[in-house]
Amino acid sequence: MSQARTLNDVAKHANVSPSTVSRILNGTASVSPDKRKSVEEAISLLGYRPNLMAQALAKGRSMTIGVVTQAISSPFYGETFVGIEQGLASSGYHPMFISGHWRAEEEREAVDILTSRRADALIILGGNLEDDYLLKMAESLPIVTVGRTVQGLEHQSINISQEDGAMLGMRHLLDLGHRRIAHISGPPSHRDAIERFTGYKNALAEYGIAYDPELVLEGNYQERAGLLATEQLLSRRTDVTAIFAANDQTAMGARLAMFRRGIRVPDDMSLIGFDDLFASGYTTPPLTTVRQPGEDMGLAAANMVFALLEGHRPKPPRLSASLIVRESTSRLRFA
Amino acid sequence: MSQARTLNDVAKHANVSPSTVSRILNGTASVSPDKRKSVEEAISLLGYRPNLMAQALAKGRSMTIGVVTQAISSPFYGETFVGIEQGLASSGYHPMFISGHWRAEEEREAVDILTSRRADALIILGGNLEDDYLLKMAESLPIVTVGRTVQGLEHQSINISQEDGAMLGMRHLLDLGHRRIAHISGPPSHRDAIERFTGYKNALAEYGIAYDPELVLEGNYQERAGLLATEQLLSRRTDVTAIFAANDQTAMGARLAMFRRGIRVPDDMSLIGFDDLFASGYTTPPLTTVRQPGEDMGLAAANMVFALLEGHRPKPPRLSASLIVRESTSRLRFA
DNA sequence: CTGAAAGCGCTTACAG
DNA sequence: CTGAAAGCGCTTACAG
Repeated sequence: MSQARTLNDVAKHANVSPSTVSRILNGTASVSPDKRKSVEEAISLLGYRPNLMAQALAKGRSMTIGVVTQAISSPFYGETFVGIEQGLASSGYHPMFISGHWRAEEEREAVDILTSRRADALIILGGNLEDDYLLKMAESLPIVTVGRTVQGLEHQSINISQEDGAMLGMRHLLDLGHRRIAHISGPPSHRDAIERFTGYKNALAEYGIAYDPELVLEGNYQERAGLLATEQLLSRRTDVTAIFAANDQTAMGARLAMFRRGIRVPDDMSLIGFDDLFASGYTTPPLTTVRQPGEDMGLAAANMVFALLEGHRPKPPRLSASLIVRESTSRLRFA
Repeated sequence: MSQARTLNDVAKHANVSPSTVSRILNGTASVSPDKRKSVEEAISLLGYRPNLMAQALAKGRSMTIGVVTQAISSPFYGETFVGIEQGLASSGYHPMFISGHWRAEEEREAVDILTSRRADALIILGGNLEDDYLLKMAESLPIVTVGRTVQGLEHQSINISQEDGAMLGMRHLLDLGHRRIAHISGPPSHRDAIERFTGYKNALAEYGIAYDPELVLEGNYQERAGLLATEQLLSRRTDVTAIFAANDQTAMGARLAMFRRGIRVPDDMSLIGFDDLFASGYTTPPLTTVRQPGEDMGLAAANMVFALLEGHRPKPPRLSASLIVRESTSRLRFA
C-alpha cells in the first residue's frame, strides 16, 4: 500500500505553506503565479488527491447527497437515479443510494446512515416514512421528496398527480368503448397505489359506470402478482374487456396470464399499464401506458437540492403524467 | 438547523472524558457499568450520532466500498447491486455507486472520486478500464472485479465463462435441430460480447456447421439495436430458423421485430437470450436464456472485499452460466 | 478502568 | 499575497 500523499507533502515539496496549497486547490484567494506553478507541479508529481473526509470535517460539508430509495434494482426508480446522477453531475456532489425496501424502519435506518455520513441533503424516493418524521428532518437538513408530496413541504416535493394519470389511462380505455374494465392495484399501503385506484374509480363515475368491486384485484406492483390476479379474474369473470394495471410490471404479469389462456392483446382484451418503463416499448405487443417522467423527476430533485443548499426556496417544475398509446389497447369490437 | 451533537457534548453531559465515550461507542475497552450507563443515557438524550467523516479521518477507514458501475439503471447490473448491498449489509460498510458508462475515461473519474473519498475498497463491474491500470490500483487498494477477470488478479475477480454460457445456449438450439442460427452481438469492444460471440462460433464448429458471416449482426446490448439488426437480417435472409441474441435486451428487440413481421416465436423462429433478467420470465413467450447469476456475483464480490480487508486471500466461488429453458425455443419443425 | 494529549488531513479567520 | 495557529470531531497510544 503506497501511502496517500497529503496537503502537507505537497506544501513541503513546493516550499510553501499548507494554507497556500489549500487556497490554490480551492481557488479561494489569489496566489502569485510562480507559487501556483510550483504547487501544481508538486501536485501532479506526487499524484496528490485531496482527502474528501478531511475536507468534509473541516468544511462541514460532505459533498454527498443521500438518496433513500426503496430498491436499487427497481426499473422505475432506476430512471430517477439517472436523473439524479445527471442533475448532480460535475457539481462536486455525489449521490449515495441506500435502500429502504418500503419498510419505514429500514428507511429510517437509511436516513441514519446518511446523516451519520453527514450528507448535505437528502432525497427521499417514495417510501413509507411518516410525514411528521420528514417534517422534523426538514428542520435541520435540506430534504426533497420525490413521488410523494408532504403537507407543509410542498415546495420541496416533486410529484405528479397519480390520480390524473390514472384517469388519463382510464379515459383512453373508456373512449375506446370499454365498459367492463378491471383494475389490478398496487400495494394498498402505498399512497400512489391508492391514488391510482381513486383515479380508476373517478373515471368510471365520470362515464356513469357503476363501480364493481369484483373487478378490482389486489396486486403489489410486481409481475407475479399481476399474473396471479389476472388468472383469478379470468377464472371468475368472462365479461371483462380491458385491464388497467397499477403499473407496467403488473401489466407484464397480466399479459402473461392472458397469453397462457390464449387471449390475444389487444384483439380479445385491452391492457394498459402505468410508469412507461423503458422495457414497455419492447413488449409484444408494445404496451400502452401512462408515462411517469422518472428521469425528469430525478433531475428536478437534484435542482431543488441545489436551491435548498444555496438557501433559496426551490420551485418544483410542474410535471405530469401523459398517455403513451402503443399497441396493447384497441377499440372494443363487439359490445 | 439544529446543531449536531458531538462526542464532547456527550462526554460533558455524562461527566466523563471523550476517550471514555469513544471507547464505549467502539466497544474497544471495558468500562465501568455506571459510566457506561450514564453515557448511554446522554447519547439517547442528546440524540447523538457519531460523525462518520471524523471517524473516517481518525481511523483511516471510511467504511465505504466504492463500486464503479456502468449504468445505475442497468437491469443486469441492478441484480449485482442487490447482491453487493446484501453482502455488505450490517457490516457497517456501505456501497457508493458511481457510473462510468463504459467509457474508460469516465470510469477513471469514478475511481478518482471514490479514492478521494477514501473508499476502503473498490468493486469494478465490467467496463473498459485497462488491465494495467487495475493492476496498479490493486497495489494500493483492495479491489475486486466483477464480470471480467484481470490477468494477475484472478483471485480478486469474480466471473463466469461467457464463452461456456454461449455454448450452452447454442447447443440447446443445435440440439433442437436448428442449423441456420443468427447471432446479434454485443458491442464489439466489450470483452464479454466477444466471448459470447466466440462461444457462438465454437458451438457451430462443434456441430460441424460452417460459419456464415452474413448471419452475425452487430448490436450493442440494447433493445433498439436488436430490433434493427433483426429487421435487417429478416429482409435479407429467409432461411434463418433461430437467433442467439447476445443478451436479453437484444432478444427483446429481436422479438419485437419478429412480431412486426408476424413471425411467431417459437413456432416460426426460436429465440434465445443471455443474462436471464428478471423481466425475461414475463415476456411473451417467456424467454429461453442463459442465466448469469448477477446477484450471486455481487454477493461474492462483497465477501471477497471482506477477505481482502482482513488481509486474507479471497477465494472466488466457482460460478457459472446455466441454461434456462422457457418458451421461446422449440424443435425445428421442417428442415 | 480512565483521562490528557497528540494526531488524522484539511480549512480559515487572524495577522502581517 | 502568505504563513502560523486553531479547529473540525473523532481515535488511540501513553500514563497512571
